[in-house]
Amino acid sequence: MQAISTPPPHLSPVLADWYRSGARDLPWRRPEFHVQFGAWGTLVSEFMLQQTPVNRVIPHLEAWLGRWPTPTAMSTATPAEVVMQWANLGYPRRALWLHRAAIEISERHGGDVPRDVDALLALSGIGDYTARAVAAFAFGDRHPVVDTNTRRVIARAVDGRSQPGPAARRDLVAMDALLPHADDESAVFNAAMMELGATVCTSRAPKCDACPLATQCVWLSSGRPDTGDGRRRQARYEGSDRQARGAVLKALRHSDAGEIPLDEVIHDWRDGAQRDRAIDSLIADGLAEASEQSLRLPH
DNA sequence: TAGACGTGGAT
DNA sequence: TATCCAAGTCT
Repeated sequence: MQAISTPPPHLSPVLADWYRSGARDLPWRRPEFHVQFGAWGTLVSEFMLQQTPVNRVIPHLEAWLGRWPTPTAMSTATPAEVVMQWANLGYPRRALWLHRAAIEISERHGGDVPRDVDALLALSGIGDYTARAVAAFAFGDRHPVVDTNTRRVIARAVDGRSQPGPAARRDLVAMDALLPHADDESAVFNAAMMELGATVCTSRAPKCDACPLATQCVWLSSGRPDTGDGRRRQARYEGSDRQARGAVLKALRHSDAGEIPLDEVIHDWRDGAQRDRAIDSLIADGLAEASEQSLRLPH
């Protein structure tokens, strides 16, 4: 009689040792950080880290938490203030979502970041990754935290593929099967998988020589084949609507009065229709608003 | 589920 | 110079 599923590889012990011996010293991994900001600090850091490199996040995180050290403090800010503070971090809708989440936390949870994953998932801008990252890293609970790094490590070490496929719910199940049973060990395992993917098992030019999983990695032992499951190509940015939106928002952030006459908003943009489209979509997204004959950040 | 959504550093 | 890529979420 064959087992229903193959037993999971025991990656945890070697990975935990590797993580404890050489993980990067990042602000949100320091005990003082949790003492000072609690789960709110973790939540803000995870928002900023969505699709944005660690090195760009760090200075912004410190400035943000210095200004708004609690959800309730941030809930009193205006959208214009949070979009301004978000500066050039990218994906400015995250600033709006984070602001909204702060308000929701104040209203629904008495100003305390909830511990329950479903309650976290119900907050604006929080999805499968961020909800479980907060529950695991801020509260120490056992949940599969799946990001692009985790998925890549599993794709290679376990499945023998060069790149992960498109993100899917099944990734949560796969990660859960690898997770140690104890809460504290599972939190370290989650962090270690992410750290490995970010620093060793990178998308391009992985450093297999330095990998703690080298002897167990299915992909490496099979000769690092290109299994062809390439990612979707990212849409061209140059000349895109996204670029136009970015230019409009940058102009608003840099305008002294926080306001620009409508006919002067990136007036030298090559494609007038695209400029108008950008302005309209920013207004629709709540990232800008028209008042009189001018455009400004949302009040 | 595929596409939209910023920005800047690395290759 | 062009493309890739980064601790995702929403529609």
